[in-house]
Amino acid sequence: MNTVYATSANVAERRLAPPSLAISTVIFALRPSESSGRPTLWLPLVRRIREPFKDMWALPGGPLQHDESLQDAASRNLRETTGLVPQYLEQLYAFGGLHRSPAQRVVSIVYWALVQPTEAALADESENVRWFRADRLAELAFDHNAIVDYALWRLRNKMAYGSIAYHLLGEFFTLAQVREVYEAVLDRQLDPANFRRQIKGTPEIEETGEYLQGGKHRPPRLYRFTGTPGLGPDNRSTP
Amino acid sequence: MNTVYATSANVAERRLAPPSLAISTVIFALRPSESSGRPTLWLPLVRRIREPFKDMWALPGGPLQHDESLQDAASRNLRETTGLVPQYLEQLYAFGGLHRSPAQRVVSIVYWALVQPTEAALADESENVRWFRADRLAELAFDHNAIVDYALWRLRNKMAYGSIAYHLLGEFFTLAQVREVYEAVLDRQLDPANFRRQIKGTPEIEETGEYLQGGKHRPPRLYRFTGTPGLGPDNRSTP
DNA sequence: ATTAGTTCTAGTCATTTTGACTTTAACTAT
DNA sequence: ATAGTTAAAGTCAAAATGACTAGAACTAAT
Repeated sequence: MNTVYATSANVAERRLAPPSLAISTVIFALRPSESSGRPTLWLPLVRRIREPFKDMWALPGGPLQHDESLQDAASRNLRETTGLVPQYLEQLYAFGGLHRSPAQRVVSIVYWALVQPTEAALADESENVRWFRADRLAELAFDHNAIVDYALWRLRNKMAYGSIAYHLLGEFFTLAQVREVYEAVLDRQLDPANFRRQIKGTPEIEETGEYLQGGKHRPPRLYRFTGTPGLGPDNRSTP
Repeated sequence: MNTVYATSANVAERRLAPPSLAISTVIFALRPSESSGRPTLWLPLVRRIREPFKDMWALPGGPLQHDESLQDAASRNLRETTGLVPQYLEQLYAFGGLHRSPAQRVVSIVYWALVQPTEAALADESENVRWFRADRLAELAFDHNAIVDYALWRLRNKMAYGSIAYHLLGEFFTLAQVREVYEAVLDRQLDPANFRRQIKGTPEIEETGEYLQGGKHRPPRLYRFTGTPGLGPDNRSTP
């Protein structure tokens, strides 16, 4: 057969060409809000330097290379745009609508990642890479607003069940910090005493002997998360 | 630029060629077990008629066509192989490991579907399309055993939370039938009285005035499901 | 040094949910 | 009629949850 396609296809050729495949990543990290100081969700975006959607902000992403798995590709473009290594990385969804990109049909396999705030503070930022509050995004390129919305929905869902909040925190944390993560993501207040009781009930949370000093009140005990990142078909533990 | 690729690529060309994209579907339906008569999960497979994995059984699937969305493609190859229209269809996962297919790099976006038993009984079956018990599969082509395992895991998970069991039943059903679905999928016995209490608590289940006659015991009331298929970024209701 | 202010931590109590079980109802087959 | 079967409703204790109280342990202000 030896069918031949061209990347700069005209309309007639486009009907034959297979859709191109891209990997994108929604990267979440916590940063203190400028106003309240409480932690809020932020994510890095890159400015597009070519058409389509030139000069608009978009999710970091790019083509899949021949020698890397889907997850490796997501991990790579996360590292390339922000310099970060993800604490948590999971496939979100494959978006393949017909008119996501004006010229060419593109199927995007999107991952979502959680990074720790200490790392996120060190993240590269430049003219073309900037962090934004997840709940106050302007209009993004392609269907990326919808993708972020869905990633947020998944994050909230997973937070309610799974043990995922810890991947947004450092190695040691207080129970109040965990509660702040839940409050930031779920966007509602939680009773401190009841929350503590629930968290202490999960076996993956381990007391350390340490206390966090320096507050203007009774020093809280520090805890550690001993669980595994979790599920998914590529890296799956015991269900 | 005008880069040129060939589908029958040699090794040198393969490094440049983009991975090919395929859509596959895991289709679940309930059928009475031959031995116990209780409902069990079955799924249709197709026999491969060419290399690689010639003569082995595989999930129905094929390439993505230029004018159809991912979900449409899944729906189409479901219809083409079984003649069925899915009651429930959702994206499962994008599988993109480097060595899923021996010759060529293939990324498969896999959907999973639930069909009603009345439809499933009418499904086309032939020399090259046959239904198998989901829990007793032989070795399949590619990584399709792992894909089915993951689909089963997702099905069990969704069953525990969401209201999904009804898509494996007809329009009208008794509460005992719903329980049998849960028991088949979760593979454990459930207390009839407690199960009834829980199901009746969900507002999406509506009593009809009808009763199922013909049993050799008190006739059970028939119910109807009034909920929506649910979530996912492509068709999402209110979270 | 004492006191006020803050958060951490443990605990109480009523309500809701869950699991195990009992009882009565309504049908069929003998 | 009676036994056998499943449907359907109800009981009861245990467990989980939500609202709340109170003491402990620190800092900062007086």
